[in-house]
Amino acid sequence: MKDGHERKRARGIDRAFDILDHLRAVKSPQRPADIAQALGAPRSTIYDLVNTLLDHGMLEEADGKGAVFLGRRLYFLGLAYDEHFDLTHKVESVMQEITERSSETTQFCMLDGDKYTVALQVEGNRPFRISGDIGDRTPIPWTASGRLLLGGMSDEEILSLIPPEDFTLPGGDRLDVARYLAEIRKAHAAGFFSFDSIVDTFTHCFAAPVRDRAGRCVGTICIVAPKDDAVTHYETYRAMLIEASESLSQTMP
Amino acid sequence: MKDGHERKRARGIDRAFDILDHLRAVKSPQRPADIAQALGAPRSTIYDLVNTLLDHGMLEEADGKGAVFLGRRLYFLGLAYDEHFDLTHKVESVMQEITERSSETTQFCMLDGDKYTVALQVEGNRPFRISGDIGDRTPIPWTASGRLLLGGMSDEEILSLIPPEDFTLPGGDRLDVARYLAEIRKAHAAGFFSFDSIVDTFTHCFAAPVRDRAGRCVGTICIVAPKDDAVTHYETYRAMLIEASESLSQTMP
DNA sequence: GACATAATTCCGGTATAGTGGAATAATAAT
DNA sequence: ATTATTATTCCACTATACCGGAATTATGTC
Repeated sequence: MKDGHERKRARGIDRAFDILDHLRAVKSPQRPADIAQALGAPRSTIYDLVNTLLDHGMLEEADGKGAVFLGRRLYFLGLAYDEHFDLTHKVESVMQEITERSSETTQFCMLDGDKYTVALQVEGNRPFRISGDIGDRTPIPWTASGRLLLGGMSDEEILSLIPPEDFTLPGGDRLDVARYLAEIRKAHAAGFFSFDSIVDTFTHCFAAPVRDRAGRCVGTICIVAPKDDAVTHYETYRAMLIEASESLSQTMP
Repeated sequence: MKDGHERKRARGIDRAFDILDHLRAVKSPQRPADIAQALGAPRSTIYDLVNTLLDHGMLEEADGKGAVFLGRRLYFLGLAYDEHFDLTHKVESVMQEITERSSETTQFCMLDGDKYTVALQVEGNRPFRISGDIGDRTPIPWTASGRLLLGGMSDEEILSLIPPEDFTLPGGDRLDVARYLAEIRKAHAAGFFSFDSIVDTFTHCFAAPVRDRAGRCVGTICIVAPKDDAVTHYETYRAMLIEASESLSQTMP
């Protein structure tokens, strides 16, 4: 990929993680043959790797006959990550409070490789429920958080991180890159960003950064509100998020 | 390991997972050199693997200068596991209820490879707090749950799973294997087990199995109570756990 | 500063992991 | 049953990942 030297074989470890990511993406048990097809990888290789991953508990037999899914060991490793950074504890209580005061859905979002994802969510008690599935990987530019998470990067870094096709919105429209970059700069300076969702037509998204001591944006706290609510309570929500942003950034490692 | 054919090189993927497990065990960022030493693995190999794992987001730079720890991608994979099996949701509400009614610490425990571990915990509001760290890997025979989790296995399977040294208790005493196996059979038949902790001197542990449809024990719900409490409320706690055990086993996949 | 020690990168050889393809087993369709 | 289709295992070849050891760089000590 990176160097000019053309490889003829993939590294097992790369393929192994591809398998895990694929299962995470499709969210359902798959048989080795399906995985091989989906990844465009040699079947014999996938069979071998699946067995290795099963041995390690990174995958588990799912439906008794062939299909596998993510394994318990991944859960425990994830727990260890969570405990170490202690994100959940601190962030979740802040989110609870915001949702209590606003009745809106609150989210904590992070980068996951070159995609955006919702890591934590507290659902508001609105009559209709607003929420993308947590854990889904979404193109960064589609989201309000996508203006904050990359705040620390140069234009070049940003453009080399985001796959070009991710600038095409779900409707097929193309996002203006220069404008996107400008939004990032502005959001970074303001420590806040909000806009009408470009993924749906009825919500407004508020986002504020959570920064580590070095100032890098490790995640965002967001409020996802129906548009009319957002108009009515704009300043309140904005203030709540900025306050949460600052208090959480204090406690980050 | 399994076949007689002696290998001279380890597979990268095996070493990679060893690295992840090691970091989980020590719970703190490590530098590649430390990891290599701790694992008894070639340094150059570990450096290479650590870089690969960093590229994949399975590890993250921790302290700015060299040390790495478990990465975000593991957290997300763990989330996906959790969501799919939906354990947390169902189990946690049951645990909440038990702790509310008993004021004791409730745990949900699982096998993790050849060790026992606490996957979920709701702490009771006793004046002194009872809890081993969640996520720690503990020898199976040291625990009450260790009588239930292996209920579906034959003697041979059990003995080949558990490393011999795990029958040595923390104090140095040796656990009688025949007696341990007998306890497993009895616990399995009763759907319940309890005993005074052998890890500390002041608690009594209650455990009941959570079984999947096939009858295999996927985890245990446990109450960890001070000994005098345990005596006073023995029948109540026992009944609560058995009820929870049965209701949860209904809902398992 | 010089020196000692430890951490990290570099590099070439070889054991072997990843692969294509064939053989076999399982499953579905007829 | 027979056939067609698909899934899985087996096997041998070679590109390369793993590894030992040397070279380099960083870190600490005096």
